[in-house]
Amino acid sequence: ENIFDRSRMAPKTPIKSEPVDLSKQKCCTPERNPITPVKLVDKPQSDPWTPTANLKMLVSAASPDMRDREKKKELFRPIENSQQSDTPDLLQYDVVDDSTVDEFEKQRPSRKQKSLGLLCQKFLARYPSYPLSTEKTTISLDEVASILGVERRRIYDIVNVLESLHLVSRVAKNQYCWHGQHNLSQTLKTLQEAGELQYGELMTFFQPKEQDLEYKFGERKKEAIPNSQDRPLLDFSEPDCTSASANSRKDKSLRIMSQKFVMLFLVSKTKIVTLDIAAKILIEETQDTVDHSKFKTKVRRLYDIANVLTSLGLIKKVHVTEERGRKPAFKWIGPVEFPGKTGNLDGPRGHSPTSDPLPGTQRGACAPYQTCATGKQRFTRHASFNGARPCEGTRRKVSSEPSSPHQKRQDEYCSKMINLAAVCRQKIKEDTRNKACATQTILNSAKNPSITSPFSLLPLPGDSDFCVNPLPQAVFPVVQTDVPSLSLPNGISSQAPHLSTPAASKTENGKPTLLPNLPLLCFPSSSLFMLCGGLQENNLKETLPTTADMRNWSAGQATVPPAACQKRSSHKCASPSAPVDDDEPAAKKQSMEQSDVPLSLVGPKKPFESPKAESAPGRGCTSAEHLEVFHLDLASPAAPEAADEESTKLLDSQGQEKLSQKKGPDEPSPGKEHISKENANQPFLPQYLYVQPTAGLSSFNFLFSANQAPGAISLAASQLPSLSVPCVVVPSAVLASFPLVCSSTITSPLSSVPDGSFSAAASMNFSMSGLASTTPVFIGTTAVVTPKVSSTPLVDPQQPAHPPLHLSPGLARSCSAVKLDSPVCMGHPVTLLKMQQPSSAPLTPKSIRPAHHEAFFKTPGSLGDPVAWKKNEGNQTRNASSVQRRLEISSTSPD
DNA sequence: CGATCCCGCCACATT
DNA sequence: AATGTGGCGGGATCG
Repeated sequence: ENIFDRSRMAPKTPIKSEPVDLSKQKCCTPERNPITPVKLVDKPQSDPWTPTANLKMLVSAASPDMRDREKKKELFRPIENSQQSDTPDLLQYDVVDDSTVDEFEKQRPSRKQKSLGLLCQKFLARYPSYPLSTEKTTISLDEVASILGVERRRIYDIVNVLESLHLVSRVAKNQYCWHGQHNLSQTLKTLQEAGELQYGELMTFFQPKEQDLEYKFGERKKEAIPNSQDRPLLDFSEPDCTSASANSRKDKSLRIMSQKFVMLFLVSKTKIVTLDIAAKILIEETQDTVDHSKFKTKVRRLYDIANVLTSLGLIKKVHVTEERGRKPAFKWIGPVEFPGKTGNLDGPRGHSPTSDPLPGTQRGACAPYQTCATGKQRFTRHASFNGARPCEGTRRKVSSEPSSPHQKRQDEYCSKMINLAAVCRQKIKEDTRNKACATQTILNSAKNPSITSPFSLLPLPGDSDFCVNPLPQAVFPVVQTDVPSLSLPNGISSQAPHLSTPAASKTENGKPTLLPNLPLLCFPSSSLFMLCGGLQENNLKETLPTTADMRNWSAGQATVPPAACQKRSSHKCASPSAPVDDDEPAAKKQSMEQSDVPLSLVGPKKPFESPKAESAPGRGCTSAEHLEVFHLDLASPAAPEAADEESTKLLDSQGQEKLSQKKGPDEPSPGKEHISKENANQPFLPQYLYVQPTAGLSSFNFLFSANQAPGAISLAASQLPSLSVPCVVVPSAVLASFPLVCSSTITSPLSSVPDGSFSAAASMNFSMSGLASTTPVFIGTTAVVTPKVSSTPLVDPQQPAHPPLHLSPGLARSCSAVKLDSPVCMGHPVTLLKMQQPSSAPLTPKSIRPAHHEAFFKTPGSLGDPVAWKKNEGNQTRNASSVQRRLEISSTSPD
C-alpha cells in the first residue's frame, strides 16, 4: 500500500496511460489522479498507480542505475491489450513479475522507458543480428507493435531507420522482412561512397583536421556541405528509384535522412557529427524562414534516428564543445571499414564482415534477402512493392527513364541544390549573425579567416571569396591559388600538371607558393561551384550503379563541401587516420573531453569570439550563397545556351543576384527565396554572386545537356534519377582551390567509369571527367585570387588518411593560405567555355589541354590521383598531380 | 533552461 | 472510403 500511496503521490503525470493496457488496468486509479488529468478518463488511469509503477518509482528513487536497468528490461510485454493483464491489477504484480521482472515498467511514467531507443532495443532483441540466410523473418508491424506495447507509429520510426540501413526491407503492407546485419557492411560501404560523393569533399576537408582541430573549432565539420541530394543515395537503396515511389516523395524522408546522417558519419573523419550540423545539412529547404522551426523539426527527427542508431550500436552520444558551448553530437562507433575494403567492420557489434565485397555482389547476395532484387535489375522493385528495395540499390535508374521522372529528378536536383544552398546559407547566416558581417569582414579580412566557418568551409577561401566578392564581377577569377593542394579530392585539380603548389604548407609539392602560376581558375572561393559532368551514368552505373547515382548526386553536391573541408584541413589535419576504433575506447572517456571539445562542428557559429574567425563565417556564407545560386542555375538548366549567356552576363555584371533571381524564376521559389532571404537576411551573402559559377554551371549544364543530349544526358537522360546533372557544387572555397571547375559530362563512360567505380573516383570523375570529357566547358574565370598563401601550415595534413583529405589539406591550405589579401585579380571575365563536343576533344576551353583532360578522366588509373584518391585508395593522392592539374586548368582557364 | 523526444494529429499513399 | 504510412511539431521530461 505504501507503495501505492507513494506512487500516487508521485505522480507525476499520470502518464498517459499506456496505451495498451495499463489503462485498463487500473482502474484503480484513484480518481484522484490528479495530476495530470490527462485523459484520465479514457485511458485513464494511469497506471501510475499501478503497482508496478510504484515499484518503479521506488526503484528509480533508489537509483538511477536501477532505473536504467529497469528500463532496459522493460521489455515488457505488452499486453496485448490490456485487458488481460489487467484485470488484475494486483495481479499484475504477479503477472508482471512473471513476465518480466520489471514490469512495472511501463507504468511508470518515465519517459525513458518509453523511449524510442529502448523500444528499438526491444525490437532488435527479437531478431538475430545475423540470421541464417535461409530464414527469412518477416515482421508484422501490428504484431510487433502490440507485442512491444506501442503504437504502430513508433514502429515505423524504427523500421524506417532500419530500412535505410537495409536491416529490414518492406515486403508488403505491414510486413517487413528482417535481414539482419549481414549486409550492413555493404550498406555502409555504399553509404560511405555515396557520402563521399555528396559530402565527402566537404567532410574530408573538414574532417581531416577535424580531429584535432575539430575539437577546437568545433565546428562543423563535415558536412558542410550538405547537399542535398540525398536522395539518391538513399535511393539507391531505396525504392524510390523508380517510379515507385519515387515519387512518393516525401516519404522516405526519414529513411533518407537516416542514410544521410549515417553518411555524414562515414565521411567524417572524426566520426563525430553534431546534431545541428547534421540538421543543417539535411534540411532541405532552404528557406530561412522556416528555418528555425524547420531546424527544430529536423533535429527532432535526428534524435529519432540517433536513438535507433544508438540501439544498433552504431553511434553514441557525445558532446562537443564549441565556443559557444557544448553541443550535442554523436560519434560513430560502428564499423569503419567495409567489406570491400576490409572486413572489419565490426564495430561494436561486430558486424560481420561483409560478405560481399561489393555491391554488385551484394546484390546478389541480396537475393537471399528478399527484396533485393537483383542487383541489376533495377528495379523492379517497385513493381512489387513499395518497399522492396533492392538491396542497395543500386541502381537506380538505369537507363533511361521516362522523361518525366527525370524531370522530377531534376527538380529534385534543383531543390536539393537549393537546399544545400540554403543550408549553407543558413549556416552562414548563423555564423554571420554571430559574426555578423562576416561578409564584410570577410572581405576585409578576407584575410584572416581564421576561422572558419562552419561549413564553410571555406575558410580561407572565404577570404578569398571575399576577395572575390569584392570583385563582384569577376566571375571566376582565376586563381592561382595555392590551393592546389587541394586537389581535390575530386580530382579535379589534380591533374593539372603544373601546379603550383600552393603555398601550402604541406609539402606536397613543395612549391609553396602559391600561386604562382597557375592560373587556375578559381572560383572565388566563396562561390560554389558546380561541376557538371556529363553523366554517363550508364556506364558508371553499370559499374557502379549505385555509385553512379551517387555521383550524380555527388556531382551536384559534392564538391562544394570540399572547400569547407579544406578549411578544416587547414586547421589542422591532424588526425590522419581515423581514429576510429581506437578512439572509441579511450575516446569514450576522453570523449567527454574531446567530444566536448572538439568535434567540430560548427564552430562557426559561434565565432563571435574571434573576430577573425568571423571572417570565416562569412566565407561560408558566401559560399553558401553561391551554392544556392548555382543550384538554381542548375536547376534550371533550361536553356543551356541561355544559361550561358546569362551566366556570362552575370559574370559581367556579376549579378549574382541576378542569377539568383533569374533562377528564381526558373526555379521555383527556392532559389528566389534564398536569395531574397539572403539578401535580406544576410546581406553579404547575396552579394557575392557567384554567379559566375553559376554561370559556369549553367553553361555546363547546358553543355551537357546539349551535348549529351542525345541521349542521355541531360536531364532526362539520365536515368539517374537523381539528377543527372552532374554538377558539383563547390563551395567557393573549394573553388578557390581548384582552379576550375568543370563539369562535364562524362561522357566517356569508360574512362570515367573505371575511375568512377569508386565512389571517390566517381566524384572525381565527375568533375574531372566531366570536364574532360565532354564538357569541356570550363569555367574559368580569371583568376583572381591570388592568395597569398600563407603558408601556414596549418593544416597539414598529413596524411590524409583518405585521399580526400588530401584535398582538404590542400584546400585548407589554400584556404588558409589564401586569404587573399590581395586578391589578385579579380575579375576576370569569366570564361566559360563550353564545349560541346562530344567529340573527343574535350574541350577545354582553351587551355585545357585535352590531353590532360583526358587524363583526368581516366585518371584513375593513370592518374590515380583524382580518382583514386578517394576510394580506391585512399591515399593516393598525389598532390602534385592534382595540383598540376589544377594548374593546368587554371592555366587553361586563363585562356 | 536547453536538450530530448514522446505522442498523436493529420496528410498523403495505398488498398 | 478505409487503412497504411509517416511528416511534423506541441509540449512534457530530463538533466
